[in-house]
Amino acid sequence: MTTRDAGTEEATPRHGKAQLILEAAAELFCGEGFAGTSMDAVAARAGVSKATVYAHFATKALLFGAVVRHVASVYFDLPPELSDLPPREGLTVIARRCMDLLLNPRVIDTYRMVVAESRRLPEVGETFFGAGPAFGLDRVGGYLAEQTRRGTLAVPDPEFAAELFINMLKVGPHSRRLWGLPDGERLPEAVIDQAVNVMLAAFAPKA
Amino acid sequence: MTTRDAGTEEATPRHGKAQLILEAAAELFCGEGFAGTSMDAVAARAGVSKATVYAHFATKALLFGAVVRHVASVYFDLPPELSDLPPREGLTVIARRCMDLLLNPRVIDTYRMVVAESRRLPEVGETFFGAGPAFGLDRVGGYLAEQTRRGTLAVPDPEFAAELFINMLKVGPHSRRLWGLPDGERLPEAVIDQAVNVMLAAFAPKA
DNA sequence: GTCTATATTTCGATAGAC
DNA sequence: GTCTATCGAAATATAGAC
Repeated sequence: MTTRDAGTEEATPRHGKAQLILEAAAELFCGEGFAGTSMDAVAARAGVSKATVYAHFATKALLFGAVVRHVASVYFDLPPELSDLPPREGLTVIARRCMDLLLNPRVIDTYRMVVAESRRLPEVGETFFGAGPAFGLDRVGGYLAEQTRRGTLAVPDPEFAAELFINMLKVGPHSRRLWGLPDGERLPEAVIDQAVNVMLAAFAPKA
Repeated sequence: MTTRDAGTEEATPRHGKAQLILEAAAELFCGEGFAGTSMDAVAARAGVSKATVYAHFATKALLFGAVVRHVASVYFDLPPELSDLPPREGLTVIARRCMDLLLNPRVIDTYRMVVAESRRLPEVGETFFGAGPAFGLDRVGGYLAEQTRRGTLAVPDPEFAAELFINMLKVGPHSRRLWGLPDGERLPEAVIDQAVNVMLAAFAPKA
């Protein structure tokens, strides 16, 4: 490995062969990591020649940077407006949506890759986190803050509590898949119930 | 990449050059991952020739397997006996010990590597998890079960609650370092307090 | 822009002297 | 066991025709 620059220029809309290359690279980088992915493999999967890959992305590192921005923008769409749902229902809706993400094999692969490459390219973690998880965390924190305002919850630090809530959802099924272990007997819905119950017990408004 | 066998034979005590090679490989594999680490680099860091590396470890995959078993055995030593500590104190002691681990740069590097390589080598996750985290989780679960027996806590599923507790500790500083983000303003000790408080609120014995 | 063909480097692994 | 030297494959990147 020599120069490692993930490229910081903004994401440009791609088309044609460039789009094919980007998607092929996303699958390979997310699955095999940076060092584990060759430009030959990218070209083969995209169905183009290697020279064409280099015509669109000058170096492997620049292609990698484009992939990170691309995948970060794909998965984390917005949850619907749910300020009017009471705590148990609202948290459960949020948790189900997050659990879907956490158990999505493609998301897990991406998570693996980003965590691994963040060491050498901190901007990878920054880019992905800012474009994905941070956005979701903000929404969850907003819900907790709104419920606190309404008196249906008492959350002193909504931002922190949001992260706490999401981390509780990683117990069990998500962690097992992340570590490559076989699925345990604990079901995702049971994890959701537990996490919601803990949140309600910890942040119930004082009677 | 062709054959990938991490080697499953038991860990043998190493000595002399073999030990040097193993430690050099651990630093490189944990930092750069499997594909990102070359046997030339291992040899150079260990201060031996590449042929000597191969004299002790027949293939790169076998060396990698030995590294995983090695690092897993190093970090997770036992917490002291603490059944007699009341919940708040006991959980705080546990949390401090875990936080030390979670913020250890070497542990973070190892965590990154294991998560990344678990996709292609599930036994990597299994080996490391079984030799490290699983052991610690068992101890935490045992403490929660004991407190439940004594009536100072009411934890219906200690094993699950233990995982939940540890996951809460990953909020903030640990996550930020894992993603390569700069340290935030939240201090580890504040995270510990929050997590302990949530546990006490969620699993307080019914009065 | 896209291709085929290739230059150049680096990788995992080995041969053979000591 | 340890070294120097090297092989063959695969990697990144480029040259040049179309």
